[in-house]
Amino acid sequence: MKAWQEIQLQALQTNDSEHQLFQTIVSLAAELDFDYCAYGLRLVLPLNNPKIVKTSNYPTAWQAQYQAKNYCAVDPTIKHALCSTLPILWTDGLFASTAEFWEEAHSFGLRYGWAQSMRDVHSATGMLTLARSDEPLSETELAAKAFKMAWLTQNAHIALSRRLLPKLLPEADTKLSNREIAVLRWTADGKTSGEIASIMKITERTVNFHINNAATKLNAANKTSAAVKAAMLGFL
Amino acid sequence: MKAWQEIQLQALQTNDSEHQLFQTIVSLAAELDFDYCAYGLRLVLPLNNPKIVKTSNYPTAWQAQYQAKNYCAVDPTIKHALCSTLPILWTDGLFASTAEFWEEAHSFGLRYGWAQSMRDVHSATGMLTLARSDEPLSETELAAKAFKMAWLTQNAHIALSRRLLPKLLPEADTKLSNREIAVLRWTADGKTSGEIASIMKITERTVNFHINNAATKLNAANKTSAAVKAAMLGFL
DNA sequence: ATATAAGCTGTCAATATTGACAGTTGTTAG
DNA sequence: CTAACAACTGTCAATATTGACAGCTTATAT
Repeated sequence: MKAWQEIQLQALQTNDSEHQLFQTIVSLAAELDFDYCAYGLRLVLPLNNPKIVKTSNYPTAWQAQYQAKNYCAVDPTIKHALCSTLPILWTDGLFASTAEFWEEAHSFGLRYGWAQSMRDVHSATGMLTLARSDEPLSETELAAKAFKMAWLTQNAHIALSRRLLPKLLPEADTKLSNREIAVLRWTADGKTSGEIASIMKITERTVNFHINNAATKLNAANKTSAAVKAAMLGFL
Repeated sequence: MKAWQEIQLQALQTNDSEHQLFQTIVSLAAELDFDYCAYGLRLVLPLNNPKIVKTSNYPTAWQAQYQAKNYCAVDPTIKHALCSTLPILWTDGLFASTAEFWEEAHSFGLRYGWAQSMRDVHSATGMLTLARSDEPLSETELAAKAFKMAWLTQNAHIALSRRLLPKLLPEADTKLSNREIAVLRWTADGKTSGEIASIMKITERTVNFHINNAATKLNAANKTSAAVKAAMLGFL
């Protein structure tokens, strides 16, 4: 079990690629008796059509099928992950309204599984799924493995999102100046430029100047988008 | 160790008060050999001056001191919690620039400790701190207890924030209509009312109508604030 | 010394927003 | 049947925003 105690350092301090890191996660999953393992990352932005990336050791044919049929939009575990960070067990009830999806998954050997998600300071959501073909998953087993699941979800997300985020969401690397942050904070709280000018004892012109600079840096079309992006990415 | 496997059900399904729940957490902390235990919840809104509530079994005098001197604004563990969900260990280095704070904590018996935070779908941040007076905290001990810490942080936050959030942030209970959500999403992505009208094939007047209704529900002064609130609270 | 960045300010015209007036239609739950 | 609600539309005036012009000061890093 040494690996469990070392992965955190490894995951965060080494220069391992996403692929290498994911292999480490796969082997930790195997130690928990799960052959299959999947990590999904969903960014928040843009709010219409947010980006999702997936990595798994599922059968290639199933990965292709999932992608082709856009099962992301249907998958009840993803729905759950987006509104709760509690672990969710694959049960017939959960998949009741998505029978086709559930049967196809079965046909690829994905039968018993569970998933847990977390959200980070950039509002990105990471979901880790552990699954297998043969052995049913009892409540007892879940309870016994819940600690490691919580930990693995966290660390998998931290390690993988660190590597994926800069590529997928360049705005996350933006540096805002102190003034830009202050002005955007008040903006996000619903103040007009004029009100912010009074509060900060500067000209309205200057307020708009800072907002505009921030919006440019954040690749935002206007101040509403700039405020939302800055808030969601944790800059405020 | 039965308690560990049962707290999740208990925390989520019972009608226990915050106080009772916190006592459960205290006893789980004790099983991990920590006498002291603190849970802090920080809401995001308003972005200027966000609300923070704390619960702990720290000496009453220290709690009062912490509050009186507004140590929230200084505490390096809070700073860390707001930008990372990794556990953080109380070290002299961490408190190097806040010597007075650190020494006072010592004088109340708070010497060895660590903390971990998480963020939920409402963008609220929860931080759990475990501490004690006597026994130093080795890296080995941390590594061995990291799983339970991750789990406890999650469950403490889920259970306590469920009870605290409605009181502290009434907007979190708002129900937005489908149209309001759609319009706010496009707004948050930086579209003007006119553009949204084209996209959704409705009048600009109707777009503004929906935005205005959503802003009223969300207690927002204007559409920027409405978009930020809705996005941060996970409605979009 | 000099470049770079942050911070600050001015004006003007074109657009966008908000607020307050007043309505219609269709669906759903009691 | 009726109340409640979501969705939709109209006009008009007062405010707010954005974009494009141009320029100053101060601090920090090379």
